[in-house]
Amino acid sequence: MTRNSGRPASLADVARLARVSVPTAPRVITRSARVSEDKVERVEAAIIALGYRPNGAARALVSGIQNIVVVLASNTTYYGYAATIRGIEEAARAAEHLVMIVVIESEDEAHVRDAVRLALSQPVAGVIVLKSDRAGVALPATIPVAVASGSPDETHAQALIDEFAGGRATTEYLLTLGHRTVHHVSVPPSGVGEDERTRGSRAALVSADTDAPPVIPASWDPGSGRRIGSAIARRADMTGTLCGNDEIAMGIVRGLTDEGVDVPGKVSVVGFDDHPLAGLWRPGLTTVNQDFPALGRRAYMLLTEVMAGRQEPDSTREPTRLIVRESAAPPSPRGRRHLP
Amino acid sequence: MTRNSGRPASLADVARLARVSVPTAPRVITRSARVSEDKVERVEAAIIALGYRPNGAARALVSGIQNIVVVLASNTTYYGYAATIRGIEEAARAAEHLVMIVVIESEDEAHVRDAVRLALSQPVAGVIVLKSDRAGVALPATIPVAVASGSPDETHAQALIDEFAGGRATTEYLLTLGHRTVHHVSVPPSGVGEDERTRGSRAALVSADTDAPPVIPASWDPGSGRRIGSAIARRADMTGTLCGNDEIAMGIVRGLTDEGVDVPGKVSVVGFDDHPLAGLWRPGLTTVNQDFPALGRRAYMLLTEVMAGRQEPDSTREPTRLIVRESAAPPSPRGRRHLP
DNA sequence: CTGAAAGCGCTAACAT
DNA sequence: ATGTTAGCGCTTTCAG
Repeated sequence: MTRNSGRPASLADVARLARVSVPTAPRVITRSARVSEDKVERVEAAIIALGYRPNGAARALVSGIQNIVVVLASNTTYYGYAATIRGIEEAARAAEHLVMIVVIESEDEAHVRDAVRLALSQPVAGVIVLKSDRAGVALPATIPVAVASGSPDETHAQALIDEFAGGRATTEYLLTLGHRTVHHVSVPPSGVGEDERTRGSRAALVSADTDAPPVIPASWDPGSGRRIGSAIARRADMTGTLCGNDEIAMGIVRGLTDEGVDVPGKVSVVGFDDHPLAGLWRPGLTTVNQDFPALGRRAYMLLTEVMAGRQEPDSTREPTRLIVRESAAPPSPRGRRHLP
Repeated sequence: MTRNSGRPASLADVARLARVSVPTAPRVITRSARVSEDKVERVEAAIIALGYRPNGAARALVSGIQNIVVVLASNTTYYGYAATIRGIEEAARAAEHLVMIVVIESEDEAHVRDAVRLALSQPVAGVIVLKSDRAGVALPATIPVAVASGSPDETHAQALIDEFAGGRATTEYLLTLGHRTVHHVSVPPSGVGEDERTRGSRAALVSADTDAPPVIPASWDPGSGRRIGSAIARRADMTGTLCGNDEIAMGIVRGLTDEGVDVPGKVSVVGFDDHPLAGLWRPGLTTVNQDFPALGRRAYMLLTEVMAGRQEPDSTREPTRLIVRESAAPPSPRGRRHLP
């Protein structure tokens, strides 16, 4: 019962206390071979007495099995990221893999490199990079990598959500409702250039032979949506708005409402993500449902394929679903100039 | 350039190819000692040629360093949990510790035990249990543990948010506004018995010599708040409502609004958490701000104290702050029976 | 500056 | 059924 020293108890300690040889102890633990009754009891007692727990590092070393999956993420509190990580964890746990989270918040290459190196000092089976394009840089070429979300990337296996289709479907929906064009308020792009949502939206506009207005950039903060909403309240030309995510959409609805502009009476707003609160919003937010946990599970599956040595860097696209609620409607026929 | 076999390249392989001894290779890698120019070059070339990366298991084994902090959580997607985990990760990373997430979703004791055992087979320095009281059961007594949130617990170091004070402050605020009493719609309690928010609320009612109405239980799903909101729309006695969290509060506002009951004109609703969307809600949600990242950082600090061998199971309480927005107001003088 | 040797904790193979 | 031996890949002495 007394903790003899700082060093945790090893199998050798257990064996000594139980008066058996070292290999006998694991035979008791894993029941991998028959051991006489009395020794089983002695070993079990010793394990409890010493608080023995197996040393995963030693095990991984001798067996060659590495069972940690590192998730490199830039932000873990936004709903989409948290839900994706949740999906990864679920799939990993089912396969007896463990999930280690490393948040890459710094732009500083050296910090990223340090964080990655620290993580890779563990028995790491593979890495899932969550959207952050910066993180990939610091990874050695030999470690199995899968990317979840982010901009398409030829060099790695990648689990994507078909955001292009989502952007197109929502834009087409707004056009079908009768809006002349669709304005896109985007969240910060993850890589260089435009994100897929924006591209999908523009593709729909081009197909409909409509002019594509310039993208309005928002930050990740929902409050930025509110400010944009207030600002656009007086622009008679903006009747149909597609937002980079639901939080921004909620902010825009709020900003418009602050200025007395009715949604969807005067302006239609469509979100992206199907946030858990989207249906509760007033008006219920028309948005694009994405199955983030499925994305996470898929990323893990791709990673297992890479670990197994499949050559092709595969890529998958989870489907999206337009969720029609109340925040989008046909444009007001009499124009929408309106004073509070 | 050719990968000779399935087995990844080891230091021995690198050393052989570079025609140096095994210990020289790591000297080059970590620059821990001076190595002659030509050998440095040969080793570096060999590392690249073989795609060598250090074996974390061996490293962890030989160095004996345990630098993983396991977070046991029941749900990682709710804002409060995600933000707390974020705080833990931040503090841990600053101390060169890694964070491993284990989600405990099963009620099944055996599953929990397996998941915990798997995690503890890694070089684990300590465990932070996030609110789930069930998880603690499976932990060996020898491993350092700190608890974040949850019901007060004498046996472990514990970082808490002063939810009691939050529950009391909001209730007092509603009473001050003139409400006869305050109804509490609670989220599922984490342990046995009532949570601190409920207790704080009741304490305020008792102090004010007011009768405490029975608690109305909600689930974690915001939709349950909406159903409750609809259901209570016709109850003339419920003018002041305190909710277990903001999502439920938003649901209740929505349910009341669905039935044509004005908030805060007819019913005041107060939330808990200061969710990022609380201020954007219509009406802006009066709520209790909690600093979840600070809670996480504090939990990590407590864990380091436990690891360092401090005896007293300490406990800390982060302060809360009443955030007054628009969802609570004095009760309507003419009663609030109202038909849509 | 460099190499030889030992050992971390565990398991697989081989003897008994 | 049980003990003995060897070795996983790495780092840490210790010699030279």
